[in-house]
Amino acid sequence: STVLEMKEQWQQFNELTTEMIVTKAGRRMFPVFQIRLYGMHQLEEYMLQMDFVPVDDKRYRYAFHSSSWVIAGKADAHAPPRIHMHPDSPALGSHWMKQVISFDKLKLTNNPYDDNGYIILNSMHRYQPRFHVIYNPKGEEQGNYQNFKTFVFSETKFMAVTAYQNQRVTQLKIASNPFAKGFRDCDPDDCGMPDMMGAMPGQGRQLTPTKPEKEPERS
Amino acid sequence: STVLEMKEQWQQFNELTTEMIVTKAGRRMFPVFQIRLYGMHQLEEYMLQMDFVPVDDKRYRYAFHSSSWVIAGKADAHAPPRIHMHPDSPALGSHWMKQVISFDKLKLTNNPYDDNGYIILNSMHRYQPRFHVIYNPKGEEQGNYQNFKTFVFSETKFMAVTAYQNQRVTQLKIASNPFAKGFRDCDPDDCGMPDMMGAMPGQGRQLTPTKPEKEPERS
DNA sequence: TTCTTGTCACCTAGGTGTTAATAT
DNA sequence: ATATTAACACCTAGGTGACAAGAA
Repeated sequence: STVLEMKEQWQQFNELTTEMIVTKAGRRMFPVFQIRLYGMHQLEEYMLQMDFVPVDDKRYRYAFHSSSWVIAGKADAHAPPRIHMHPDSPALGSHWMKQVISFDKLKLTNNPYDDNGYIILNSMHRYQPRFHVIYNPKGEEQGNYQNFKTFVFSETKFMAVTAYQNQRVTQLKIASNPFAKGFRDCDPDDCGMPDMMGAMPGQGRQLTPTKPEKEPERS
Repeated sequence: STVLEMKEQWQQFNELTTEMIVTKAGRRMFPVFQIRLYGMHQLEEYMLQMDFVPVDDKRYRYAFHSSSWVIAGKADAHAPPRIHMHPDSPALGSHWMKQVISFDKLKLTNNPYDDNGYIILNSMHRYQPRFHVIYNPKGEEQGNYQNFKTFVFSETKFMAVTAYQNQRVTQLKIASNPFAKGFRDCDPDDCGMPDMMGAMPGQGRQLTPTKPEKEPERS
């Protein structure tokens, strides 16, 4: 009764070992965790939550020479786990089922003293997002009993990092995240070709592998 | 148990006869209708709504020579009235009371065939916004009975227009709406001088409309 | 004349990876 | 060496009134 949206994209990242940036100020996930729900009771209320659990008890580092993640030791201590409540909660089954549910307000941080309610993760540790549906039957008043369902999508696990390690991950982020469009090399597929610029005689557009030099200028 | 936010700003506009732009695509109000609520039951659910009623049965036009609004005849037919539900609805009293409630998603349109759920108004007609609190007592199932309270703030009434008529209204909008900063004459008072900030004595100028509320924190 | 529409430059607000500097 | 931070250019997304053109 739950389907992960953008599953192919998650798989594409997961094949490379997905990396998610964590910052002091809080960073959104990309891809965003989005799901579709089915089979809820239209008129009953539900709360939707996410949390993140360590995949293992290890700390990692990225070996650039072999382009792979290697174990760097035992995991550091984890901050007390936090829960991200979907901001629409609580809402009726009819609400949750009428469109894709997006956790795009969720932010990841590496600041153990964060007071924004963001999810606190250790950099260089690997995490598995989990999704929880809490069903509050009508008639039962608060706290008597709750029906809890948890869904885990293995392809959404990721390495928390403060800066991208695997360049192929970086390139896939740039290619697929609209907010990173400024870093694209203008491949015909991804780049917003306005039109063919039909009547331009001399120089069409340069789709060239000329190095994307950023201004080395600094005055 | 309800206080209108930015009351002085509303009064300032109302003295000039407030004008609100209506467009086919939908236009937000400025000032935004914002209120603070008190005395709700923390654990009970409420829905918050707004609607707009004609102030009178007249159609107006603006007399530029006298800089005043004059009656231009009987009101045109009104589209079936619509209701704007605050997107947080339904929510607990504790939710509504913990911060200012802003109706900044509400949009006004003059398109009688609008299918976005926006509020449909006639240009050159005058309207009074109304605010409704609907209280659904627990234990009563849906539709049995509802407790309804309506609040009207006279200083929020306005003339719907497709283009501003009174230039003083235009200037007040430009001076106080951050999105119109591009049209400011850059008087030292109004313009966002990055430097001078420290040396400004008490002046109610800086009307910051949508204050980003910080949540009180748990852990 | 009077009113409405669509486009536009100019903003606010905030999400990207890059880079250089700084920790550890 | 390796990991983190803060500033930054470059985006997305969308809210302003001005203006010229169009409609009634």
